[in-house]
Amino acid sequence: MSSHNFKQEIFDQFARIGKAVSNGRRLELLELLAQGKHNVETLADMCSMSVANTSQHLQNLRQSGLVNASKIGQHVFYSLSSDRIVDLLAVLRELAEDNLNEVNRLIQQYLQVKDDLEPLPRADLVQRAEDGLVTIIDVRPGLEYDSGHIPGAINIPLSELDKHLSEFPTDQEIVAYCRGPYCVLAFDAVKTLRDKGFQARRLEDGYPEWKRSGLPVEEKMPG
Amino acid sequence: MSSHNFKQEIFDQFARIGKAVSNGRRLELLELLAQGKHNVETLADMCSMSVANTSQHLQNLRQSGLVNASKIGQHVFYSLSSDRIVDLLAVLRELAEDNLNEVNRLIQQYLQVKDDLEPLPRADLVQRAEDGLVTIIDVRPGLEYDSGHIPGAINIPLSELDKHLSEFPTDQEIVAYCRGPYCVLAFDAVKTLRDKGFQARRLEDGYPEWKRSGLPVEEKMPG
DNA sequence: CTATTATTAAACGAATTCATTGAATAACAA
DNA sequence: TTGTTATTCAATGAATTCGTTTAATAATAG
Repeated sequence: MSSHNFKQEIFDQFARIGKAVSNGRRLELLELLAQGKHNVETLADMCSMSVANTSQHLQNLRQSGLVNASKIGQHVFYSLSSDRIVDLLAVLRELAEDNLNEVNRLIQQYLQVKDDLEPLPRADLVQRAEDGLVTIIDVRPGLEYDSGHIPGAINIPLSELDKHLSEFPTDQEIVAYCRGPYCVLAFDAVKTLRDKGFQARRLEDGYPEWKRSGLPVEEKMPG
Repeated sequence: MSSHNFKQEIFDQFARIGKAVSNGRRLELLELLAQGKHNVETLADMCSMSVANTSQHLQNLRQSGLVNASKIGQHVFYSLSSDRIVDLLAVLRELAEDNLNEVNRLIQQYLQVKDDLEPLPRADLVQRAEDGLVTIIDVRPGLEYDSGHIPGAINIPLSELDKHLSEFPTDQEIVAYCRGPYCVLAFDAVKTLRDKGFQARRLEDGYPEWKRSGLPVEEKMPG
């Protein structure tokens, strides 16, 4: 094999990882899997895709080695094969934010609130939590909370938020987080809380990024 | 715009960055641009591609915002738009190494030497350089060396290596580096040097990773 | 055993990607 | 002006990707 061929072939291999993340639906799946294991039908529901199509994308991700599959009973549970994938998603996000005007247009348009809703950096949340100054709420679905969350956070899925308003302190800031910086759950939660007169802010990004940055987490035993 | 549409559209935008790095030829171009500015024809030569094809890929990268173009005289010089792209390439590389057997097969096959040629970690090189224990050679083409290199490294393009053998110390280790961990220039240099009886090793990766890690570099003034 | 559920496979057409070819453009030189 | 060089554009066809539809498989329940 010539050096020329080697170079081409090795870059073609790297490109296989690129191909895996070259499709928006697959990126959605990866973000969901970053919250924890999920089976095919659940993933299909959450992405509003047909089961067959979801399965096809998952096969694709599996062949790139980005996800693992394990059969438990009748279900096939998929999971990320490596924490590094959270880094990959983060870099893609940052580069898209920096380089694609379209991204900022979308954010402005859908999340108009962005300006007066400056998100809270991770490090700041750690400090305030230590000082006992905040209530942290995890607004993801219960199953995702169960498979891992920020210590001290209470789980209130967005759909349940209305029922729990009376439990929140009015003299303390409430910090909401969800799946990631562009997941709309926390945005919506903060909006609801603010409309009701609470002091609410959004964490700068979601649980996977928190965990990935080495900060402490509460997880149920693996298995 | 519904939250559902927002989610899909934002992930489609992130996927544009993925698409940009979903092709081996474009990854080659990005690695070359990580060494410094280059014009279209040079890039075409270095990748063994037609000029038109190279230009097309560069347009593609430009539309994803990963590279910038600036016309100087008759030439259009392309450059990386952000240092983060070096991180992106590194993550792709790591994930490919970890997850694709094919990558390791290729390495074994082409770079059989891998085992008895354990590469030198960056931190170790810093230490040994401080202690004056090593000679560092940069085996990239002169232009790439000129636009930035490791302090104290001397530039000996691979093609010139034979002419300079007499200049090397026989009592000191020689460390060679080039464009990146899979660039074959340093591999070949180390092989040549070892065959001639020198103590030679390869740096774990190349100049872009060195610079990106925050270690000191010697660069000519920007422009 | 048959029915049901969860997932994958196979086949299809529309859309996109990719390298090639040849022509267009733009800047400069003779 | 004409010619030359560097780059981009436009058109082509082969290959690949993507979502849909329909069928197959495999595990469990009745």
